[in-house]
Amino acid sequence: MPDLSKTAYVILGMVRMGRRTGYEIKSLVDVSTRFFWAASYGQIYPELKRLEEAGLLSGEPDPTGGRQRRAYSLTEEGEVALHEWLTSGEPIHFELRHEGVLRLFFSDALAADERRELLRAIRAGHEQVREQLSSLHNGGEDLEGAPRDVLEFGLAYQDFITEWCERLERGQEG
Amino acid sequence: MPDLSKTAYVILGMVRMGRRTGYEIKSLVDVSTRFFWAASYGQIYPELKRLEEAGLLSGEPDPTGGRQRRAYSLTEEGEVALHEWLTSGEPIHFELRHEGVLRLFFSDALAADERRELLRAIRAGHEQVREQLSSLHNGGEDLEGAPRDVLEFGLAYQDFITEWCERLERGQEG
DNA sequence: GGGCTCATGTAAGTGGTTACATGATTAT
DNA sequence: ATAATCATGTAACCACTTACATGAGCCC
Repeated sequence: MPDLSKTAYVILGMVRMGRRTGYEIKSLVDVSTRFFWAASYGQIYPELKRLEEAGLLSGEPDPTGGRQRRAYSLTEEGEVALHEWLTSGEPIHFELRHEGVLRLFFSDALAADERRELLRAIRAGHEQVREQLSSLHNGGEDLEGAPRDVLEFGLAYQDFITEWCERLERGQEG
Repeated sequence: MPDLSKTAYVILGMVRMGRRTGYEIKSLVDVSTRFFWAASYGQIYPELKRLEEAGLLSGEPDPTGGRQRRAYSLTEEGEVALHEWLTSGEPIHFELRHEGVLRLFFSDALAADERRELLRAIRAGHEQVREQLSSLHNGGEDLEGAPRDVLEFGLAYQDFITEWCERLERGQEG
């Protein structure tokens, strides 16, 4: 069981929920994990190949009409690898990369109105993401279990930063 | 004014606060912006060279005894470039990469006790970062202005996630 | 016919980390 | 003396994005 990239686990996790093509995985990622773990075709397709070679996925041709397509399902070993990762005691990696907070850190170089405008722009960014998440929430009435919890975390997270911006904006008034 | 990397702006911002060597910049980053924008020597030294060539920084030899050292200060153009970035209307990039939330997203594959343990592990990670930030807060009594605001955001941020974990842990009891 | 979506893939480039190499200075 | 810190740098590698290439099927 060699170390897999986190993106490999995203794929295993998505395939576990049902037989999937690379295209489907990408579409799913884009409306779910994207907000805390993104993936592009450039990662997904090569990774699917590697995971099949490693025996964690089994792929079969699954054409629709004359259109080529390959669908993958989890093997027993894939299931085990996913479960091991989910329960692994390894340090859990998390990072925030936030250009807005970075700008703010250096914002003593700004005039008061410029700084307020910066805060407003940061807030606007998070409000926009909030809207995107919110539309997923309404679109998927059937959403249940962990994915629902995580989506709700996403909403609360955007709100937290939004409110923090508002508080600082208020503190700058006058 | 060609597009600079965000890390270039970190450097400009750090140099703006006073003449700096690459080593000092790295040390400063490690106790301040690291939590929302990190930088390694492998980025800093080459970037310092490029910024000097581009005329945004001016570097001068500044040996301590027989030990070579090069100190940089902001040029007028550097000041302008930094200010332009701070006030730029360009979309502000922010991303969260969180393996814990990712695991949680797939945690319907886990037993209840495994899921609780996962939440505990995520929480522990954020509590640890909170401690690190907190020690910076106490160490730097003189901390003022934007850097203080940002540090306090960092603390509140860790607390927010910690509390969210606690809430989910409670929701899983019994 | 034209444009959208489904579908798979690759090449080039970006941005970043890690590990290493080197050596002077300072503190114990 | 020796360990830690100050100080600069590079090479190899890694993860990931972007842009491109290709083509089928579906809807108007």
